[in-house]
Amino acid sequence: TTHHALDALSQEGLSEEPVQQQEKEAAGSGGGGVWEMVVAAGGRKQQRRRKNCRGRSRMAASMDDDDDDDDDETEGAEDDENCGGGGGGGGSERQREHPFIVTEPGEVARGKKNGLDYLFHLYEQCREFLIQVQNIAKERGEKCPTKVTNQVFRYAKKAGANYINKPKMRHYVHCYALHCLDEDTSNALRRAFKERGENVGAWRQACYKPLVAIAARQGWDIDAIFNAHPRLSIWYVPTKLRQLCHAERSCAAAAASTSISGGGVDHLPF
Amino acid sequence: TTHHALDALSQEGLSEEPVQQQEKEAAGSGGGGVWEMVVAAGGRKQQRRRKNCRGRSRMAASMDDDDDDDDDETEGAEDDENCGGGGGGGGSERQREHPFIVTEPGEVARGKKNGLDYLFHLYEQCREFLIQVQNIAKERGEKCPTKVTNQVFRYAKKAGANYINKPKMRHYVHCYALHCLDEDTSNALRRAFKERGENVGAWRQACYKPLVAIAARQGWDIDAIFNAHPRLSIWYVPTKLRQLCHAERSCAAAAASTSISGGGVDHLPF
DNA sequence: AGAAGGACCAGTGGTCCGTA
DNA sequence: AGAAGGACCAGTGGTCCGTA
Repeated sequence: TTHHALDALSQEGLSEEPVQQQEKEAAGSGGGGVWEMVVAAGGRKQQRRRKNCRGRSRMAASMDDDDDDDDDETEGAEDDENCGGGGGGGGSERQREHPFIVTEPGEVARGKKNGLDYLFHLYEQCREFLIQVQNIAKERGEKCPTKVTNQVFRYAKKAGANYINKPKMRHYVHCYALHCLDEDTSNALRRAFKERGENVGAWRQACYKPLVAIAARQGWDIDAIFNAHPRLSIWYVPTKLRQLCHAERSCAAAAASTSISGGGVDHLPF
Repeated sequence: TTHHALDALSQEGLSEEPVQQQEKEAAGSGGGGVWEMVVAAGGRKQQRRRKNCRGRSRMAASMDDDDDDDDDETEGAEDDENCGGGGGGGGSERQREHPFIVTEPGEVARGKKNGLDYLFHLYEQCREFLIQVQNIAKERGEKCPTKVTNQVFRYAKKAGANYINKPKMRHYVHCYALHCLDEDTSNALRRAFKERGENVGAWRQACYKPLVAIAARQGWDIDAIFNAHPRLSIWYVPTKLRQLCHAERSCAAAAASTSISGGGVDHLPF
């Protein structure tokens, strides 16, 4: 299970679609997120990682050097739209990941978009990077992180997963949390928001409410809820989710004590 | 159990000895370190906290304001040797805690010294401050520290425990760890070093070896050992202790694999 | 407009080294 | 000399806001 360092790196692509991900579908990819299966089940459209305009594409990998694990495969792959397209001079075209759109479970985003299965897949990848960082730390007798820290993001970047970054991952943590804690609700929400044609921001906002409801059922301890889930425990509880839980708890407590309200968990003031 | 915020603060002193500590011996002081009992059992010599030359003596307390818990007792107490002794101008005489000396269990240091029971007592106090910080954080729905962090040290200072500071506490953590994990060995070491007339630094150094031996017996996982102990789990594993465990493990593993050495755990290269 | 992410910032863990 | 602790520093968690 040390094959992930280069998960993010690539074989040659062939689809004309700039679908973002891939996961060395060969060579039994341990963790196996929903995403790969979906994609594997769907068309053979994958390949090609980031469009490494800056010549640095894949390289180094492995956090603080050494520990190269396995692979040393495919090189090359400088082709991609966006790359070398513009003027001369260095070719740093400022590549960004395609924006997310609300997709239903199993749906692969079309056009220059990424779907939500892919989003969740990124969380699984981060987990794999964390595990590697932990293994290296243990080997060296160093402090061993229990969460996805800056160190892990740095490691991911070094390993070539340039499409992983801290602001993005933190931004959608609670969406991933809902996916982990109540996949049915998460899926239903995705379908509903897709149908309504809502944008990602709206969907993201909507993920808070069912999470707060889950917290309500479990004594409001959102930290405990995160920590009790093996894939979620490695993520910091987002500030806003914590605040919402706290606010709603106070509200529910007040309602209960005055017995003015009947519902309890149903009137988020947001 | 919210009576600790002012543990460190004082009643009027009366001993001519500048013994440093005290612990509102009345009003059942929860945790109850070895130290208080010892002192309570011994002479009624205590009182007087820090010689607050800077007028700030006791005040504020309670981390980010509010939450004043109990007490509001005794004020005053500016008397103390060292204070106002020197020239005019502000009276900031630069007070430091008296240095530690190696004492046996139950022994109170004489002269301008502090004993080791007092040292360990400081760790118990930090734990109490942490618990208060945690309670406040939970109440407010904020992130809740699991370790003695900067925030806790800041809180302790605000609560009047100026004699607690991070460098000191970090410096002796492993000594406290030995005290927690194997009090008999810890006590024996103290007696031996006192008898030999060793200074605190020598004793401190000597605390590493038995800890490494404990780690050896328990699979070398010093983090797990700390975390398994309720009073120790709130302290970060000191870097040097971690390194020693790692080095000795490697060494033991090498010895075992070549079967050249007989001992195994007994040849720390330090 | 909606969204991705470089880059900043306050406060952290860690401990050195000027101080007494 | 041995020791206490102010204060510094590299790297953290957190997220804003200039960018595309």
